[in-house]
Amino acid sequence: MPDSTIVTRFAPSPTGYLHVGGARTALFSWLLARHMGGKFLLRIEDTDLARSTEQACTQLLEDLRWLGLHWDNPQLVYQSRRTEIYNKLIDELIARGQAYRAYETSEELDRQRQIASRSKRQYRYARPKLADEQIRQYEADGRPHVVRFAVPVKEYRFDDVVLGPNQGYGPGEAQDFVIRKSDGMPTYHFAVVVDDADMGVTHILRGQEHLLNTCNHIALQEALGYPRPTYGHLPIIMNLDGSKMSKRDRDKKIRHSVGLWLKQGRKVELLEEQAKLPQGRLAQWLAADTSQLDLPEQARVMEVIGLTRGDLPEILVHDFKENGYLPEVLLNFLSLLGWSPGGDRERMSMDEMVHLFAIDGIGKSNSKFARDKLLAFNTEACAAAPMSRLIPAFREYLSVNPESPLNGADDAQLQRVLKMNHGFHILREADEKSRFLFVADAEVEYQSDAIEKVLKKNEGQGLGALRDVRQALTGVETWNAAHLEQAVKGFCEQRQLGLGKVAQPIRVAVSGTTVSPPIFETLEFLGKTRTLARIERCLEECAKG
RNA sequence: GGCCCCGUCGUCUAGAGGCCUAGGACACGGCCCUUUCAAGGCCGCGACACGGGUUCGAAUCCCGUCGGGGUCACCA
Repeated sequence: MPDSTIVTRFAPSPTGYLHVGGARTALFSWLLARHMGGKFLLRIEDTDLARSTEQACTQLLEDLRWLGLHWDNPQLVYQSRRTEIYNKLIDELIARGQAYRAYETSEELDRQRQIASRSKRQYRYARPKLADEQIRQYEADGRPHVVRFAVPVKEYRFDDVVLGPNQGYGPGEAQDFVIRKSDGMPTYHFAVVVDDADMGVTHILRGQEHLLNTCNHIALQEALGYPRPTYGHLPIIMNLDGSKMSKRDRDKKIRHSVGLWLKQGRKVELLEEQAKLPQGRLAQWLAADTSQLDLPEQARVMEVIGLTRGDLPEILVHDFKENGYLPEVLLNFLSLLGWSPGGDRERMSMDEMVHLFAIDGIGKSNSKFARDKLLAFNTEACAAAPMSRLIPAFREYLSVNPESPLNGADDAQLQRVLKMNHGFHILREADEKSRFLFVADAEVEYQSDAIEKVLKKNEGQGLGALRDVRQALTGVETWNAAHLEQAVKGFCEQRQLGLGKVAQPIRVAVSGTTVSPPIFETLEFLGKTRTLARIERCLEECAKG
């Protein structure tokens, strides 16, 4: 039994928070392992020294934990700590003539590729034929080199469990690719093959962008005497507009907004100063389209140019956490992007997904990420979830939204907020709609258009209603929603007024806006003293001007 | 551009030759409920990319066209 147990893995590179594409890959690998009773392993592919950061790694693990995709290897595998292992193998390959040192610089190669593309030729790396003496000279000069794998010229075909049999390419397509970079680190291709073999990985699910890489990996496996794992290449998740979804979308949006901001005649230096960035940082970022600001930098720049979190596209798992989606719902939605349990089945718990998951259910075509449906799923799930689920979820949401005054609420208060906001889409909605409940009476901000529309319009009709209903409220002995409703409705009847004509003025008076949770529950929550104090203050503010 | 992958409502998909006058979900439209924003209930609109075959019969098989995507790095 242990021999036939399947082992899957997720192998992200720590260059930032996890994005939804990566999350889906992780999910499918996790589901496959759980469904089959196998193992799901996590490995950190941090061979790109320039881009990998420890912070990104921490964030990645946090996201995975939040999603509930727990891995089975207590000891994480970091590729950057395994260079000795790779080097030993690479040296052996060199000794056997299956790999060789190559001395071209990146610039030289770039130039060759350019020449080829200008003359509309297909560029192919030609294995250099260096004389021994030449090599000795290069080495004596201390010329940097990479190690390339001497790919045997032949056909590389494999069966893909998602895309079908006979994938790959024919002879003559393969090129000698780099397996060790000039900085001494292995490339992805090499490390991935070695580690998957070392970790006993039997099933590899990954994005379709890796389809052709598989040929390189197979060639390496054959040279190293490794077994070939089962491959499945997942369709790609696209943006609604058809462009590829990537972490850069966020940066792109900020870049665009910064562009607009600067167009209004403002200086880069000013932005740098206000965003507390080192001199030249922005210019450097703006000059290179593919470079990105890190998260704290983004936050500071956004603040200066007036961009809020809600303006950014949700593409990182972290964005969904910040906006208050339930992780299990995100996962359910993600699972449906490229997979179907068949029939009409859509809403699934984690357990149900594990139970139903099957590779045959994975589709071949790319899908677009439309968050409307996710929103609907989340709404339903939140409406159906017990408080024992909602409160911890709300706490998690609040922990990444420290600016919310709801952070000061206790569980009982949170529960009341959740109940009175029943029907919300995301936790952010319940939060933002309820913040006025947790600020001091004097801090309530009155929106001028709300005051105008509800209180001052029609010769201050609303204002009059508010003044009068205050009396009725003052007389309420038992301050709860039921009694308040009775009192206010009685007042309305007496005055021949629709409830809306009275409820809206009260709403504006206590919340400062035209939108709040249901009014009687709101007033109950606020309590008599605070309700009356707010009405008082509102009346005063209006009297002022 | 070469090579490769894909193509069912706006979106995610069910569909493995007759069960399909193509099912579900989300979105959208209408009505109902209603103290705001929501949520909820009911009804509706809406697709087999196109053209050829194969077959008694095709969304399902084959070919071509078109469309979308991936990949051609010392990034993964």
